[in-house]
Amino acid sequence: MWRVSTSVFTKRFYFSILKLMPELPEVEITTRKLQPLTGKTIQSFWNDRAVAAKNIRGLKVLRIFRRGKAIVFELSGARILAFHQRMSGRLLIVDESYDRMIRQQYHIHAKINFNDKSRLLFQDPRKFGVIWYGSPEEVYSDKYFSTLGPDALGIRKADFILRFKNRRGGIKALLLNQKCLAGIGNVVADETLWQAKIHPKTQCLTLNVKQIGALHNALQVVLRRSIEVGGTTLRDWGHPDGQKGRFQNHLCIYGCVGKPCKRCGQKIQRIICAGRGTSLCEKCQSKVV
DNA sequence: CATTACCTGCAA
DNA sequence: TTGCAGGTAATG
Repeated sequence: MWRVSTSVFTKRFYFSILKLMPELPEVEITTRKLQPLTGKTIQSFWNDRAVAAKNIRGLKVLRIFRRGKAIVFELSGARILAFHQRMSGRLLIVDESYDRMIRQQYHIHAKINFNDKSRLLFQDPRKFGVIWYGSPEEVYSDKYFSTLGPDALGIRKADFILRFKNRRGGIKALLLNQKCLAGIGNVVADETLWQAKIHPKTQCLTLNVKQIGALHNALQVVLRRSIEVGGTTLRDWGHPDGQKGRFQNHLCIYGCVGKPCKRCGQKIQRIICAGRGTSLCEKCQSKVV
């Protein structure tokens, strides 16, 4: 089994891509868009770490699914190939016609060629991304998978309350903690906390059941709405099939620093919370208790 | 717990 | 030039 971070790239490419912010909704959408690869056979695999994947040749893609923010390819022969996009990774399906448009490679760290000439690229400028390959036991026993909490999308209210009741720590830090709940990122956390009118620095212990319930509702609304409109596209660099996310048009707090709060008109502030830039409305998100 | 490191690209 | 960006693991 091997696990590599994307690293030293070789050439550069310039082409239009969809710049998704890889949190749960974006990873979910990516996973859905990768479904057409199901059933295809891998002809070759290349990565810039020169990690051998010879035995990957000829394996068939049985299933593609999301686990937290990771995308898992279940292959024949009891093999798993998984990707984590971290901050800047993207998975791109390019066919031959699209390939012809590509002039130079741009931070491509891995390529999978399929039997029907289609290919999947893993692009990651910041090189934080991770690729796993091995048996299910090996991959799933990796720290990321083995400590992942239940998925944030669709978690039942009762289970959610159990996760957050009598839990120590700041609420935003907990929401971002993948061991607590899998899938929440900075955008979803800020939007959820604003929606639920909870200050990100609130100690979880001080939240009552009603507030935790409100947090659950807000989280589900934010996740579902984001997925519904195709996730959040930060930069509009254009997209090969004309699609892009639209959740950026629905953001109420993230990226809105200095603008008036949509609820109360107060100027939205930026603070640091859980080590991350955090936007909030000081007026309608209850103070730290 | 909070802070730092890991990287590159971009805007101020 | 500086500071900031979607995430996680390793530190103190």
